[in-house]
Amino acid sequence: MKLKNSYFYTLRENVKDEDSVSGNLLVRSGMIKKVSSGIYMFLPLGLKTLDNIKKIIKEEMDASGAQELLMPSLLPEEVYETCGRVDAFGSSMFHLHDRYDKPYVLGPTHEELFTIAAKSMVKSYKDLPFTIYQDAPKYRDEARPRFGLVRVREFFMKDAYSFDKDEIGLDKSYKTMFDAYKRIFDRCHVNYVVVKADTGAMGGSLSEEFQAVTDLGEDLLVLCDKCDYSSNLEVATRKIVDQNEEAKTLEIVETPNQETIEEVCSYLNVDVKKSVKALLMNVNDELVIFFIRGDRELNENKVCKLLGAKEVNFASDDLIAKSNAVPGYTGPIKLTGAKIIIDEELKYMSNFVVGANVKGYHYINANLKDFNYDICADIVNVKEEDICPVCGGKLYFKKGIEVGNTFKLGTKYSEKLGLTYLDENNESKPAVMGCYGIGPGRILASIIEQNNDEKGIIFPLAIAPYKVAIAALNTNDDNCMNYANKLYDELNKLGIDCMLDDREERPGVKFNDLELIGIPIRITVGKKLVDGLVEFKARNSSESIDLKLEEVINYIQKYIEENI
RNA sequence: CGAGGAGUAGCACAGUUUGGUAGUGCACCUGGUUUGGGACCAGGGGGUCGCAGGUUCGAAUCCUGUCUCCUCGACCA
Repeated sequence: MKLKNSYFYTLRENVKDEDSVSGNLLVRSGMIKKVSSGIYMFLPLGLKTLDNIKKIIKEEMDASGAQELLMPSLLPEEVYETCGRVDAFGSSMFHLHDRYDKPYVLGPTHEELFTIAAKSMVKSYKDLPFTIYQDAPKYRDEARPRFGLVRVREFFMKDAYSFDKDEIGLDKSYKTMFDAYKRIFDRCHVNYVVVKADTGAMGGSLSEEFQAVTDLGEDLLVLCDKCDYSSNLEVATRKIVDQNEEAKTLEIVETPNQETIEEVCSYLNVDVKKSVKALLMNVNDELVIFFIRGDRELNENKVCKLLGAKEVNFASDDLIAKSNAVPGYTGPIKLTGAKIIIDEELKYMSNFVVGANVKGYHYINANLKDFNYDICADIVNVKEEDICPVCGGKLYFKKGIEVGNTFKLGTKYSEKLGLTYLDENNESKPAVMGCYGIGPGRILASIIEQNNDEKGIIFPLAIAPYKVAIAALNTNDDNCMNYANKLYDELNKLGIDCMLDDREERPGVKFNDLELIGIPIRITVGKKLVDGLVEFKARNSSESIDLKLEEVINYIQKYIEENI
C-alpha cells in the first residue's frame, strides 16, 4: 500500500472513550473505530491485521484435517430451545422478530447448528470421526462490553466441532485440535498459558482455556511455582494444611460492636486464619449459611455446582429471620433454620473464633465437634501462597485474556438433538462431541497488550499488517522516489507485504506514524541515498544499520526468515 | 442492573459555579519559508454546545425528562 491516496489516518492523542492500552492503540492507529458500546468498524489496516491472524488459524485448522463451512447468524429461536439454552444464555442473547412476529435470535454460538448439520451426514460408525469449523460472527449482549476488542458484542469466532463414536475417539480428536491451537498461538507470538476451567453454559466434562497473560485480563489464573498446575480461579483447588491441635474448652466472649471478621479478630487479638466467618446467602430462595475461614472468599462457581443453582445472592433480612442467625455474630453452634455448609478446610482447623448467634458475642476455642452441618465441601477461592494440590508447591496468580477454549462436550447435544449412529452391533448410539473456539479479535488485542512501548504497537512479523514500511523522506527528489517505488514493487513481488510512506510529510511525522502502527521493519530512504545507502531499523530494536542498495532485499528476506 | 464520571469542531479540552456575540491546542485549507524525529509565519474554513421540553427579554450555562459513552462492581463459552 502506498499511503498517498489511501485510506490511512492516525490520531496523535489518546481518545477518552477507550481506557485500555490496546483499545487506545487500535483506535489511534486507525485500525478500528467504535460505532457503539462493544461494536467496532474494522478499518483497512485493522482488517488486514485481523486477516493475518485468521489466515494462521485457517492454515492450522486445515492442516489438522478440519473442513471449513459457514453457518448463518440469523437463526430461529427454536434452534436454541431444544437444549434449554434460551434460558442458559438468558439476556446475553440478542432477540428479534420477523414480520410475522416469529422469534429469531442472533447466534451467540453454534453447537446446535453444527449438530444438526452432522445429522445430515452421520448414519454409521463408518461416517465418524470428522471435524468441521467456521470463522463467523457471534453476537452476545454482554452486560458490560469493555477494553476495546477484548469484550465486545459482535465478534468473529473460529469455532470447530469434532464428532466421534466414543470417548477414545474424542480424546484423539481433542488432542489434534488442542495441538493445532498451541501452534496457532505460538505462530501469533501470543504469550499464553493453558488453564483448566469451568464448562459453564457449554456443558461437558472438560474445559481448557488458552489465556493470554496480561494485566488487563478479566480472568485470574492460578499457577504453581514448582509444577505445571494451572487453573482458572473459578475451579482452582488447593491442598489444605492440617493445623489440628488439641481442643481447648469452648468459651463465649463478649465482642461488643465488632461485626466484621477483621474487627473481631483484632479485638480478640487472634489471627484471622484462626477464625471462621459466616456468609448468609439466598440459594434458590432458600437460606443457606456458608462457613469458611475468616480470610477466605466464597467461590460462587463451586457453590452453584454443589447445590445445582444458577446463582447465589446475599440473603434478605426476611430470609435470615427464618433462622436464629444474627448478622455480624452468626456461628454454626446451635444454629437452626438454615442449611449449613462448611468449607472442607474447617476439618483441619482447631480452636477457632466463630459467632455465637447472640448480638455482641463470639465463641473462642470452637471445634468441629461443637456443631452439626449438612455438607462439607470445597467452596472457597484459593489464595496466593496456598499449597498446590498436585506437587505441594506454592500457588500464585496471573491475569489473562481468554483467547481460546476447548471443550469435551460428550453427548449433551447429540442426545438432545438426536445425532446418533449405528455401531458395529447395529446399536444406535449418540455421537461424542468436542468443541473448540478461538477469538481472532482477542488475539489481536492481546498481542498489542503484550507488545507495545511509549511509541505505540510492536507487531510480531507474523501478524503485522505490513512487514516492511519504506519511509521515503524526500518526496521532491526523483531519485529518492524512484528508488523507494522500485524497492516497494520488488518486495511486494517477492510476497513481502510492504507499505510505502510517500506522503508529503516531514520525516518525524512518518517515523512516528510507522512506529505507532507497529510495522516490524522500516527502510528509510533519505540523504544517504547519494552514497548508495538506505537505513534498516527493526521496530523492536533501538539500533539502525545502513545497508548498501544491492543487499537490501537479501537482508530483509533473511531477517524475516529468522524472526517470523 | 448497582455505584461513580463524562457528553461543546475530526481529536483532546476550557467555558457552566455567578445566564449576555462559541473558545484554545492539534488536525484541515491557501500562500510563503522550511525539510532525518510530530516545523514556522500569515490568512482561512468548520459547531443544531447529546436530544426533548421548560424558566427567561436572552440558555452551552438554571430546571425537568431522556439518550449515549467510560470506569468499578454484578454478569459472562
